Amino acid sequence: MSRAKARRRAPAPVVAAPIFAALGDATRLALVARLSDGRQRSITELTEGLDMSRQAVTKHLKVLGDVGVVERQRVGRESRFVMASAPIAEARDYLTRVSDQWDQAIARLRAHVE
Amino acid sequence: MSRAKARRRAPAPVVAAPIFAALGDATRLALVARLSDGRQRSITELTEGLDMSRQAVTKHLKVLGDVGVVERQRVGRESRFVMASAPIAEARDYLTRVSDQWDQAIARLRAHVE
DNA sequence: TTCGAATGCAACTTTTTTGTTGCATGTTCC
DNA sequence: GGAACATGCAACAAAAAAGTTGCATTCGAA
Repeated sequence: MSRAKARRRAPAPVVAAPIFAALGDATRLALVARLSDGRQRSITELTEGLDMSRQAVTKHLKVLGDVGVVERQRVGRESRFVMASAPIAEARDYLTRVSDQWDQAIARLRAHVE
Repeated sequence: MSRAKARRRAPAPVVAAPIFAALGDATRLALVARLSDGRQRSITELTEGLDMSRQAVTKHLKVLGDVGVVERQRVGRESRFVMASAPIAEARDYLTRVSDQWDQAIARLRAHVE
């Protein structure tokens, strides 16, 4: 298929859905925001200030880990979590494609009316 | 607070979470992708090819509508849905801020090591 | 080795989400 | 007016998500 054709097509692939789902929770988004400073943190550290049990936070981290938004690295007796940028970038690019698709479509529709 | 300070802070606000949650479902993301061509479609039209009942699709559209990703406009006996770009752009911008935050933080950390 | 901190594992409860089905309501068109 | 079509509304059922608690395991330090 030609590139020109692909450019007009709707942002079809739905592989981004799981990433959005992982980000679609206030607690998890807060975790990502905190980890966006690039530093690594233990589960206990990440639990502080979150008003829920350590196990609950652990589950949220697993959800984020399953889609690759965070990575765990065992250091001694603790699990340090760090953010991975690739999945976030992928999700952002997906939204960019949807936005662009919409902008161009609207421009064409408008031109068609005039 | 200064702007310089705010620029360094984590992308705090969690208002984006509900939007990600709405996009975090394959069916809903497919609906958004289809509506990204700017045209309006009835519920019956949107149900075609989705292997689920019209009512299920109606519910998905309500979820998208609740966060403003789609807008409904009644036309005679049918409900036409159109995509709204603002919420999508907001979600994209949020991810962009998280990405940028991460990029800059990593650059600083790297510089600190060298 | 022994105690304490940081987790991991599992069983359960409570809510939310997803989808379905059946029936009522509002529109179009002949 | 009446048949068809497009929805809206509600009650249910099944499945997934979010959190909790209790107990086992591991590693670090005194």
